[in-house]
Amino acid sequence: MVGMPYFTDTEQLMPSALNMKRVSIKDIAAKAGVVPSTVSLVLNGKARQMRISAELEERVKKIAEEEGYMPNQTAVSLRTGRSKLLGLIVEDISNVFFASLAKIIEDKANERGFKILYCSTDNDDEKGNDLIKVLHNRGVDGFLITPSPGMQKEVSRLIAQHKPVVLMDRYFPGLSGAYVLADNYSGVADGMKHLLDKGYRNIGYVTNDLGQIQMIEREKAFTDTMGRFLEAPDQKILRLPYHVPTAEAVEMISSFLKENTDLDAVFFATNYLGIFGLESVGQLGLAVPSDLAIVCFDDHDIFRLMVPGITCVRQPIEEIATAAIDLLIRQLEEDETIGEDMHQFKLPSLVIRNST
Amino acid sequence: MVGMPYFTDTEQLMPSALNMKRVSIKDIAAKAGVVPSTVSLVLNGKARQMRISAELEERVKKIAEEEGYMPNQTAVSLRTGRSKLLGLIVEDISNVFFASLAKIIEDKANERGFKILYCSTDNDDEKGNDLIKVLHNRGVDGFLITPSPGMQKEVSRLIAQHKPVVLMDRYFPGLSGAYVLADNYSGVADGMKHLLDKGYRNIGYVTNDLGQIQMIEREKAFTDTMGRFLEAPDQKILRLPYHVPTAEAVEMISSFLKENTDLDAVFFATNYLGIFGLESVGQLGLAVPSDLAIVCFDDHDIFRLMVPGITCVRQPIEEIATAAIDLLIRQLEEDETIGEDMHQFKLPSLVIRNST
DNA sequence: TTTTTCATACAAATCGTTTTAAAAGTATTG
DNA sequence: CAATACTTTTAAAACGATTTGTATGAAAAA
Repeated sequence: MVGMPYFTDTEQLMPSALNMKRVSIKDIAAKAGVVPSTVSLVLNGKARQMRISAELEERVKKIAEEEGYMPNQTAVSLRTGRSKLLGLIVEDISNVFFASLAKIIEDKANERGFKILYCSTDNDDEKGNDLIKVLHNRGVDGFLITPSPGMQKEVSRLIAQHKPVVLMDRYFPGLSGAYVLADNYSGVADGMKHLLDKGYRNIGYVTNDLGQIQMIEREKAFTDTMGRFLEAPDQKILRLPYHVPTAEAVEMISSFLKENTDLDAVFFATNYLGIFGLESVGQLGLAVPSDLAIVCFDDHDIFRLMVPGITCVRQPIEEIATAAIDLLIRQLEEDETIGEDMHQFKLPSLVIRNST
Repeated sequence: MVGMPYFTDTEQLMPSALNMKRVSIKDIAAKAGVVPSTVSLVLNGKARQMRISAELEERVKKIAEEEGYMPNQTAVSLRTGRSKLLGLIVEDISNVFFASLAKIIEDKANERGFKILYCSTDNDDEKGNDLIKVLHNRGVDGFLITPSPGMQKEVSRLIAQHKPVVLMDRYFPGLSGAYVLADNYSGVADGMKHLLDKGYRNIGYVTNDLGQIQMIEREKAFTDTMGRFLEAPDQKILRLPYHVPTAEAVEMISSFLKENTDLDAVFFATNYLGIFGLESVGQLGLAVPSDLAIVCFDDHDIFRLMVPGITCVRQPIEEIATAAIDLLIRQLEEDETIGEDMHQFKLPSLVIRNST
């Protein structure tokens, strides 16, 4: 400590809680009368291997315990190149779907000693790409991403650099990386079959204009089903702009419904669209399901509690999150048996309520 | 580079994207023909101050730009002791209230160059305390916390160590630290006054059993209002255990309502309790508001979309989040004028719908 | 007794930065 | 012309850990 008189003698004798420095490996080493590297070896379980005496091992462990020593994770990261940090990039953390994903992922990650850095892209490609760079630069060990279309290049760069990545909810068809998502096609197909079974024939479809793969697959299931089961399907599709205020979106849905009075059912492609739709239906004073039947992709508390309850296609959120984090951690641990599980589609379930 | 033949010559000439190392300050220095410290000074805007020639400054900046250099944040953190990381500890990230807080906080933090490490306590004191330690150990620059009661000691330790901390949604009355939350008392008082104005007299109250300060203040507003305006108030209060499955909670509310058939209104102390309540009311087939009026603390999409809409006391989430992050960043920047703003109560607003 | 071998712990390099002190060269002054 | 003062850049230490190679002494083998 020569040349570093941070404390006066008195202060050193009575270190107040206020200026107490965090205890480092040097402090432990000093207290144990050994050198820091010895402490490191002991605390990392390499005492046996390095033939450190059992007596010393015990002493060091005891002191570390007493002093409440925790290795400075920043220093560990710098030295080892592993941060025990995972980057979670979602569309919008305040959306229930993503927030639920985030919760499950957090729990599973914590079990394995990982912490989560989260970010929302708001479906902005540039923001998403920036986030990848920033998180990468912060040394996250791996990524969980619900990418927007313009993120393909950055994502593939990560994969090329062998950074562990798992995509969720969307994927890039051309890309070899891992992904986990609901089987959107079969989900919508199930919902559509249910509507047709119930006798609905003039079915409208409300989606957004983002052109994301999962939305395209849902829409394809809609048009395919209509085409297969109806002779001359008159497909009414509304594609709402993504960045539009709630009130305006509701207005657009109302116009759509008023222009297509022959519709007897509407399929909403996401839960937030469904919620807009409910608001619109309420304003127009339409009775559900007698005037108009409703099915929605994604469940929501609202759909369960509404009277009538809203029939929906529920994504297996827990399954998706669990599979995604497992896949990511297996990549981190360089599990070679991962190949066949790289691409997972989880089956959604149809929840039939009184809106159909 | 003598003694470090990481690449063969051929590889060096053709660095594939696969094994390309991240570009470090050394690389920039080598390319510019200077020493790393010079690069650091230039890139940190200290060129002028250190009298580095304008010519060299330009050259270094250009090369850094071309090479897409970003300082390794882990190394920066270790060296400077500042991580540009904020720890966000909430009760449950999958709850809309906290997820909304998280989104706003994320946005504001990003504007200032901070990233967020989030964690959920699930109202488990031990977990919460662990999280504080772990995040502290990871070098977060400051904390935003919705603490559970058992976290007081750890929180006060942070404050004693002059770690910037802002509590949200709850606080510890004895503690000097900063906090921002809704004015729970006046929120419930407003809601109660509204019920009394509408003529309801037999009002029940449903809360949880956590004993958190915000819940206590809400309950106190209920009992005070009842006491002040009614002569012999017969206060019916149900305190639901926190860790109880949904179905069971709904069942308990139903029992409560069946045991107190004289109730003409119920006040729910949080949105998730309100949602349980709606489910119970639905099961019992009670008409709202003719059989039973409902007011809920915290708004929710459901309350707006339900028929009838549910009257609620809406917390100013955006205001709370904005104030909290501002307060935190002011602490980080050692703003001395912070004293008077340390404790902020934001006024909730009464949203009157058709359930009353 | 001298040389090997083992057991044990230490020393030093390293990760990628920042920051302070020092050095080298040029210009100015007395 | 020597001393002083600037300019400009470099060198080295530090942050807190991990990891590899080395040093030391004692016991075993020659």
